[in-house]
Amino acid sequence: MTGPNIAHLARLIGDPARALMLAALMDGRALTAGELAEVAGITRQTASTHLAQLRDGGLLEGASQGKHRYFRLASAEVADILERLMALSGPVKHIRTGPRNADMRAMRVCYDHLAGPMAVRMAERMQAKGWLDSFMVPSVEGNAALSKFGIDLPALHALRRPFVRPCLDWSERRDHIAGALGAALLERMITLGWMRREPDSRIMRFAGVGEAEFERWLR
Amino acid sequence: MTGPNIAHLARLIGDPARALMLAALMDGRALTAGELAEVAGITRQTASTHLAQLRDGGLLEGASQGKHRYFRLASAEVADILERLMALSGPVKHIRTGPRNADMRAMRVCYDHLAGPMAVRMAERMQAKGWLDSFMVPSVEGNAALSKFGIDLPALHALRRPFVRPCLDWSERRDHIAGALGAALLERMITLGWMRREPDSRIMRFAGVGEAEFERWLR
DNA sequence: TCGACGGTTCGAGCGTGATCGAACCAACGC
DNA sequence: GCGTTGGTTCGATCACGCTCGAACCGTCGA
Repeated sequence: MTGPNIAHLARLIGDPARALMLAALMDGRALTAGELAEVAGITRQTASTHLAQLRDGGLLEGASQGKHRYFRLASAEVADILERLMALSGPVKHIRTGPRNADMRAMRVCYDHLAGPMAVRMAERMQAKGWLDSFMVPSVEGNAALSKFGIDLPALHALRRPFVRPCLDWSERRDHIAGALGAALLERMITLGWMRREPDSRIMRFAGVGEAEFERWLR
Repeated sequence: MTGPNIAHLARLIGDPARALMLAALMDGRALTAGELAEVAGITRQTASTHLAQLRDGGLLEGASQGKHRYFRLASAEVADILERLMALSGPVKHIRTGPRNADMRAMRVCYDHLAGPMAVRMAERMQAKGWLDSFMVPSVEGNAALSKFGIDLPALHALRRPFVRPCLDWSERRDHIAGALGAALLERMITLGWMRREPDSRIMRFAGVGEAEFERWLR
């Protein structure tokens, strides 16, 4: 009668725990179910039911990746509504998230590896040079290049974690490099002084001639 | 922490009864508590608590007028959010409310008298000409003009309803003419063929030279 | 094959809040 | 003054759904 059941949608947002999860996803990143449980301050099992509801309600999209289950906002429209609700409920506290978010999308840490347009570009270039295959696994040529870059490949293989893994970049909808290799690449670039991490943030920034070196390395 | 309590606001919209009331107010009109109870399909006492919550939550504005209590959306931002929620929950059913709403705001029937910009303009002009005082009560001059216009003033005074009453026009935030006189004025203008009522709607439209005559009468 | 870890499903407990009957209050007409 | 009508407040009922413990399932590394 009233057409769409606007109430059902609003009810989903109306629960404090769910609202916290949605707010945590507002920047477009994808988070795991466990991380979302933590930000909401509830147990994993409770979070699981909430996430299922949000997904069935069309507010979230979920995707399994290995052992993890990633969730992100289903569309820009959802983020838009959440933003307007925030604006309406809070008396004009823009919280200066504008510039920070732009930087966040540009280049950021995803747990322990690089994410964002630059990370996607790095993966694509390394594939184009024949260093990595479509699953990010290095070729013989790639192994040589990585060793020369300063990556201790045998040490990475000895770790109990996956050596390398493609990771869907949510802001770019393309894979970037994760796993032990992804972490090692990031660590190496920081060690080389190419980039540094913004304090208390996931934002990564090029430092000095870092960007030029980075581009030259992948030319 | 998350800043504003977006959950609280969404929870208010999330109740079916409240959502029905909000949807009924989407066109910017103001409705009485009783009418809203009816559209929501609940008793008056339940509606009263809901309306109080919506008002405390900043979604509605309420104003007492005589025996009645009118409610309307607190701001355009609220209507905007509701509209987006509808769009998101319902699979693109725009329901062509666009043009109709514009016409609705322009000139409409408010129960039995005229509302909208034209109604406000009429009231202001009649006050400026000295026909009505600030309470819409006619002066001697006004009585003469109204009689000449075809209003049977003695008959109106004989009715058991209030002769005349200012009524806040929600789309204009100014008073227009209500009560027996307001109803008689509308009826007279329809009889004269100046305007007609859109079928199954509150929308009023000028017909033929009606608008010109209307303007000339109030010049 | 095993253990570890992330996530989901099941079950029960439990509090919040929607609801209505009844009483109460205010405004209006007579 | 009284009766009528529109709204609100109070109280009690009752169910929806949020929550977590426990068990279960799938993936991963050894």
